[in-house]
Amino acid sequence: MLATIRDVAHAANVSVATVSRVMNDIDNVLPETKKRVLKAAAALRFTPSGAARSLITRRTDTIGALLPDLYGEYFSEFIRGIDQAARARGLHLLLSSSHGDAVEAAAALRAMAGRVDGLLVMSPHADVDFLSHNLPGSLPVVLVNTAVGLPRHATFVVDNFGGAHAMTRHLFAAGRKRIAFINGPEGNPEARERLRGYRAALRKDAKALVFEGDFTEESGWAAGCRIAQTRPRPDAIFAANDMMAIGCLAALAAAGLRVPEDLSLGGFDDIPISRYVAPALTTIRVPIAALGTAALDALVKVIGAPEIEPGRPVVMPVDLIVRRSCGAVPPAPPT
Amino acid sequence: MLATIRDVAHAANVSVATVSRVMNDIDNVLPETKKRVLKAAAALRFTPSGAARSLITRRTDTIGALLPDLYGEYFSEFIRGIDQAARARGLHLLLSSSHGDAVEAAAALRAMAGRVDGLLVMSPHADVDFLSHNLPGSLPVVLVNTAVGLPRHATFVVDNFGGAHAMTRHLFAAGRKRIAFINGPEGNPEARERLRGYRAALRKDAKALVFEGDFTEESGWAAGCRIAQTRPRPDAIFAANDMMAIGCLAALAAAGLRVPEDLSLGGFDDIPISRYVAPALTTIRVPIAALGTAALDALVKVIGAPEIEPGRPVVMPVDLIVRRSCGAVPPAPPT
DNA sequence: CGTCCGCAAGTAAACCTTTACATGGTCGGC
DNA sequence: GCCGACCATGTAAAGGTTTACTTGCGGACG
Repeated sequence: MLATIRDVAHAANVSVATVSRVMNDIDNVLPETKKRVLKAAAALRFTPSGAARSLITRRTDTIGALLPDLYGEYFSEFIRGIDQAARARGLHLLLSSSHGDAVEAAAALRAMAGRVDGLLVMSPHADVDFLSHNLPGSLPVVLVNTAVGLPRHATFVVDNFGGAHAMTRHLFAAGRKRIAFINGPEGNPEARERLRGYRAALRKDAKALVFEGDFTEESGWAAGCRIAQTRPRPDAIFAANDMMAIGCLAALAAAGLRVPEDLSLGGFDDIPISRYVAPALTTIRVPIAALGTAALDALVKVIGAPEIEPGRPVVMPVDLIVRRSCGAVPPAPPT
Repeated sequence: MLATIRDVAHAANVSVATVSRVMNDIDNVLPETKKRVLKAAAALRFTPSGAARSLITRRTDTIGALLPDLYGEYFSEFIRGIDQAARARGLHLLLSSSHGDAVEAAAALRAMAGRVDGLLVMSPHADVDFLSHNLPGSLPVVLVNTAVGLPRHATFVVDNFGGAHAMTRHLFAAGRKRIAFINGPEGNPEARERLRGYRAALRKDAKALVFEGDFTEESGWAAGCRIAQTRPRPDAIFAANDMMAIGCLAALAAAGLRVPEDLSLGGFDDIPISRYVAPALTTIRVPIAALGTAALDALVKVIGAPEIEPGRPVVMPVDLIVRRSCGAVPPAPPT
């Protein structure tokens, strides 16, 4: 079995308290004693039990991340942001992703609840009922990209509406008239906001042309195929995320349509790869990793001071990144 | 404070043992009692303390994943594989990625050691010394894509050599003569094997043309720029992974070179997006998610029966996926 | 030389849950 | 009508660590 603190104490001829003090580098311990303890610990390959430690300190030094069924680079960028911030603070990251429905997500939530100091929730199911029914009220929670307006928890959202509005306006400004929109999955709050931004930016004489999608390349491909056959054909496409834009781009190419000559194309997210497709994708840059970092930082703050009020949702600003796919600029090296 | 099992017991007028039995759904408990307990638990928002539970059961129901500084879709696919397998077995996933050097990785390893039932290690630093110095000998470990030949732990590797060999042969078979190779990061075991496969497949009269890279799109772009200026110009490029192949593709396009007419291009990994670039990328399909799943399954087996011998490393087979970028096939829908 | 202080180290309680064992009551069989 | 079995529930120990409090010792100071 694993060595315990008692074994180390016995081997080093000291009490468990002294071992604990040495391991945690606190209090005054005679250098000579310290050396002896460390040697014994190393010899026994002693690893303190996280469970026992958490039990007494009432901290797990772990934060949980509840993520939706996320694909591709958005996912990895976001995790990277959280992971780095967590490491910087000496926290562990307990991950739970890929739950299709609210029941699964609820189970994951409850399973995590007793094992973490706080929770980062990014889930389309995370409305106020969902959370309050599945969590002890005292567990610190930070919400990311969820339906806004939950006053009880700190919330971070991306400016999906503003970004979508800006992209749609940009396509109009480039001289396009019939702008199609490839939507995200049903019920996804981000997709909803992006659609809303698109609609709001439509000119009075332009009709909304919404095609179904679910944020995967595959659905982008399918939508691209349908759009290629639509008559009269749209002269621009705004995909609700980059993955779909890239799938769509491939479908357009296969249908013999040229981007940006025949159609303009815009995406959303600015995942790293979008500057490397041909033509490079005009998109809305979302600070994905920064979003993860900011959310984690906020969570740490809540854990440290649960009593302070969450304040208003933080809206992360986005940027329009103009590349070749919208027909506005000449070829250039990736930026 | 959080409610404990005592609070629930008191509220429901039963003993703590009964509450425990109800929460774990074992033993015979009178339906009436059970209902009363559940009601009390819900009213108090009782969440069992993971720490206390782990302490007594000597299981954490958590497995740790130590990952390298991974980018893009490879990363997310792998996590997806692990996460799904873990969820299926009711296990939690403690994630630690992005450590640049061995010292950081060692710290992460030690921090995880006391909090998990087993460890999935995918790290270029994970040689036999590294592990034995930083882990209690009894902690189950499964190695993934690491330097092979550690007899103490079950190991999963991708057939990097075989895949690279097949790709190089394929490019020759397509009539190419001067095949350049864009290498992965220094010291990365996967990159080393892929390079080895490339070298082994070179014809006697062909010279190895190795360009530096580090698995990022950016380095692929840089290598592509250098290759475009090399004289005599290579007529094929084999990038050690898809991300670099995609970056390289963009660089070639910017340099006015056509793929596959002027050069053939091959990648490695078959990340989802590689079929959507133009031209679609010929690559080696690596079952990334399956690799994660298989590794986790193996880890669970080791946890259940630590005494059985690890056996030989499992080599996951790879497939050559021929798409347009090597000049061998006409345009087609993504497959 | 006696007292007090401070330092190093030890003792033991507390954290919360699971589970082996104990208890008491009911019911069936003879 | 009595004994044993069984069922629902209760009691208490155990698990490994941290930490408040205690102990014992040596040195400084009066």
